[in-house]
Amino acid sequence: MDQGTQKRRGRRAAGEDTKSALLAAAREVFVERGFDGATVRMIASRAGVDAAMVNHWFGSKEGLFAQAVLQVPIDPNELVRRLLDGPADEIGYRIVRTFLTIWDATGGGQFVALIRSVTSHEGVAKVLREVFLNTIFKQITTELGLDQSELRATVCATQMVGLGMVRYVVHFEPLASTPVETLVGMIGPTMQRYLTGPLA
Amino acid sequence: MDQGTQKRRGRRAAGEDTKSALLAAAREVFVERGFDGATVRMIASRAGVDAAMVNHWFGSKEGLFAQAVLQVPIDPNELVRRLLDGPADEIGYRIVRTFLTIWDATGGGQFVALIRSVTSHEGVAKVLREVFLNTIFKQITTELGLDQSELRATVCATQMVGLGMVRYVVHFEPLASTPVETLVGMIGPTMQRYLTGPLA
DNA sequence: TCTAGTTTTCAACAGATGTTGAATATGTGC
DNA sequence: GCACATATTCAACATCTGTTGAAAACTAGA
Repeated sequence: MDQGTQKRRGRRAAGEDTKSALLAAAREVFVERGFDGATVRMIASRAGVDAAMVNHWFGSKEGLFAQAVLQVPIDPNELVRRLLDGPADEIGYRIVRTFLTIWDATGGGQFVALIRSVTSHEGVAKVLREVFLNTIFKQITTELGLDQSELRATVCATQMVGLGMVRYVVHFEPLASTPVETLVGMIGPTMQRYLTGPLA
Repeated sequence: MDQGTQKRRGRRAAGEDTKSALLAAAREVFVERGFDGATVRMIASRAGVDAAMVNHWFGSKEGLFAQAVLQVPIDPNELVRRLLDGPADEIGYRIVRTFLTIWDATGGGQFVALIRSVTSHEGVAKVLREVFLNTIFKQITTELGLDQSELRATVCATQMVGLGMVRYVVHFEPLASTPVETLVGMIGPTMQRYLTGPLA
């Protein structure tokens, strides 16, 4: 038999960072299957290591999920600053463009993982609420000095969450393949009205 | 010991329809936990019967899910007819009002169950696409004789799916508690523009 | 080279899961 | 009443889950 394919025990050469390999594999599998659907053995297998490595490096499946998916990859304040930078009557367009650009870069990765884990995982709904709503939209609505800022923020959330769902999770065509700028032209006015327009 | 609480074997009195009890319990549990999160034992326990009844009456967990959640409770054609009945320049408002009214009646039940099962269950994304998109929105857009009917249909889907997500799944306040007619006034114009307005 | 420390695999665990076959108790038709 | 059909529970199954303790293999320093 081919001994080369056998897994060898013991410490490896310093280069093969298995911790990073696990994080990368975990992001993939959590995106595909959600927290419950993903198994420690799947993740370890894809990373090419034993399942026990998850507990060794991250303590538990939970710890791996927290480090792989639950942390926000970009600074929310920096994001809000970027969104507010420009004419106020075009902020709706900038929001759609910015989110789609960020999400498209990873195929919707983190967003999909969160959605797919809403059931299983405790912190997911909280993270969605905190980051997506409180940290971003509520900050924008208050910064712009709008009335009914909470309601405006949540209505904005409906449109953006739905956009992410349809484009990345359920893949409704042709929207899933529509260019970003086309969607900006269609959905931008909606966001603009939700933010600065009359609500009735 | 109290013999009354003991479970008795054998055929029961004709009145206690355990099949219906299982269906009702299944809807509850599938809504709360999704397909994977729900266990046969949970459902059976809530229905007050043994877990083996699921396989006896529905063949498998899969079969129970299909009959409890995956089937559409209302006739899509009837729904489309109802939505098209009225002035064309108010159909966006009617769509929002109709969906919210139907969903609110069950606390978003079926919608939540589908969303919570998107990961686990094969047919869920297909059902969402078929019913929600092809059967309803595409039918409306073509019936109204609009250009780019597919794209309009999917954009409408983003808004309605997102509305359902925020109101019933992640419960963002204050939107989750906002009266239907307020939301109709806010989101109705969006749907109207997605359907009959200019897209650029 | 010897020793200490760390990384990794291995083997096993305890619990939960969907499913199945048999035993049992109840109805129903004669 | 008696025989048959069936609804129901029970017990067990094989499998999969996350986790753990220990053994093994490797690296690094003295």
